[in-house]
Amino acid sequence: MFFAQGWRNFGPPNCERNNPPPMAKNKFLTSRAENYSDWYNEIVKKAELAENSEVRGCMVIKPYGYAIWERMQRILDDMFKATGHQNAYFPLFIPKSFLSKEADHVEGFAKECAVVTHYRLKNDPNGKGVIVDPEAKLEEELIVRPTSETIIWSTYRNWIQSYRDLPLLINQWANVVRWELRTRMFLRTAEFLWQEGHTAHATEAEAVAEAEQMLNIYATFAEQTLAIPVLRGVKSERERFAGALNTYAIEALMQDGKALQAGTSHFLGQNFAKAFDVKFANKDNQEEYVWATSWGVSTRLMGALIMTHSDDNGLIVPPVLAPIQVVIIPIYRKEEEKVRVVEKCHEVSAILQGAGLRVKVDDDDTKKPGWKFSEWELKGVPLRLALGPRDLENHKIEVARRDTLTKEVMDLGVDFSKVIKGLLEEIQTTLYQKAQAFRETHTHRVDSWEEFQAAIDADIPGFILAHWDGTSETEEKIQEATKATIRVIPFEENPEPGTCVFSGKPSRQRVVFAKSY
RNA sequence: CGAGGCGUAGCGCAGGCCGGUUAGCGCACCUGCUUUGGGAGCAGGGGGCCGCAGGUUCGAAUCCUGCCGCCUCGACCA
Repeated sequence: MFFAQGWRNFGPPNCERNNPPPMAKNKFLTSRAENYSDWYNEIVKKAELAENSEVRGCMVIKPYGYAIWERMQRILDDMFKATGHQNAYFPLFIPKSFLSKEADHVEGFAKECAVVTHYRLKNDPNGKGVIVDPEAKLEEELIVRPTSETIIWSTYRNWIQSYRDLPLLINQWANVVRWELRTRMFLRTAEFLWQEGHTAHATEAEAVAEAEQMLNIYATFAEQTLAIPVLRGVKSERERFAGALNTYAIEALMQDGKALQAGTSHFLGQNFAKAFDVKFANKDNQEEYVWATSWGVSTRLMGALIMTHSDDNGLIVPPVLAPIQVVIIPIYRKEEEKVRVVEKCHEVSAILQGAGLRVKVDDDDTKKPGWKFSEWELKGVPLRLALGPRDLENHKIEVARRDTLTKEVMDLGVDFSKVIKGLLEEIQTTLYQKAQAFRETHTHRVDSWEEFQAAIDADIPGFILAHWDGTSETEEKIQEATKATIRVIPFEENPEPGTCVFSGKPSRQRVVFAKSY
């Protein structure tokens, strides 16, 4: 793996001190080349996104990490509202019997459910501490929701009588629990935060359109907000959501060449309507089962964010998403300098905020500028401004780009907020293009089993476009042989037929294989 | 759930084989002075049930037994 290091100067010289010293690679992180998963874990911790908690498999999301998640929530929520969805909240607990009403659904989740069996503790008669009171056993055990289809559809039964009640377009922001044996920060934790949309429709076509619409919203969000290029498509039967007729997904490629499912949208058919007896009277007063969708993205997107853009100096947050887009660092020696410099920093900040930017002046007196540079670099703030006594005199400010690690000196006399805004837009575009270029160079069309194996065994395996005979058996054999799975069957307007790389049987179109998270 | 590794200050570790004053080091923290344009320097200072429980011993961080927890790699997984 090759990764550029160190600050360079950018732009033409426009000031007498236009050659700030370049910086050596910071020494705070393991490099990606050295150990990719150490690098990932260290970013999570050192950028103060999250840390391991006292509870096995669960993490504490720290304020900076949560601020990023809140930005994701805000932007997605606006997109949901703009397409007619409303938020609601359903219980954390699901009666055990609900889960088993849809056969595929329960089979998919049974192995990772946390179960509440008692409702009371009491003092341990044999010593100190408390024990579960055996007298307080629940008549029916409660499952901590791994997803909410069952509780929601049992509720929808009461909400839907007529075609006039449809469509029902509900979303909830919630936590869910899936008892994972092996966890990784943000990518797979026992408890995680997400949103789950659950919609009910009068017709199949409408439900399918909803599932597709939401997939497109996720794709737009990933590409425009997170600057993560994604592939859209349908999941194979093996990868399909438990209880769905069809699962759509967006898949992103991480820097280590593994795929990450970044969002899913499911067409549930009438499976849950039948399981929970949700019917409506159509215009002809005939009873019909309701058609359903569900769709979700989770805090896993934080993992996608980290592994798409970040470098060996730390996190890189795209400007549209960044809770802090611009950090301003005052530089001074004496108290008298400090007053003037800090005042000017706040002045600059106010102008930028007036232009609609999210700005922080880091005037913490207990830390030195160099420390702050590294800190905000680790945290991935897109632009850093530094202002010292010399800049004050010259009416200049130093501007450093996190994505390219370049810096230059900008004149404060002009409409600099416009310049800053332009730079942020450029950073957003650059990040997307860089990720897209990476994906392109790590996407391989293969036509033989030998090529397939060679591609999947590469240091950075990437996406592999190959023909597949459409059977789960073949998919399973390919996975056994290579660890690669079908990430997505792309939407193709003109599918190109061929022969399966594994079985040699006829194939309708190429599908995307990859090793995945 | 399998295999390996690790639990000693907030974090990262040394010490352990070969038991013996007051358990050490780096970072972080506190105080003071000097510093401040890429994680500052010096001086002083605080902080430990050495994972838990039992055993051996005059004496255990160190040896023995059991337990618990964490990490890595597999298995599993929407």
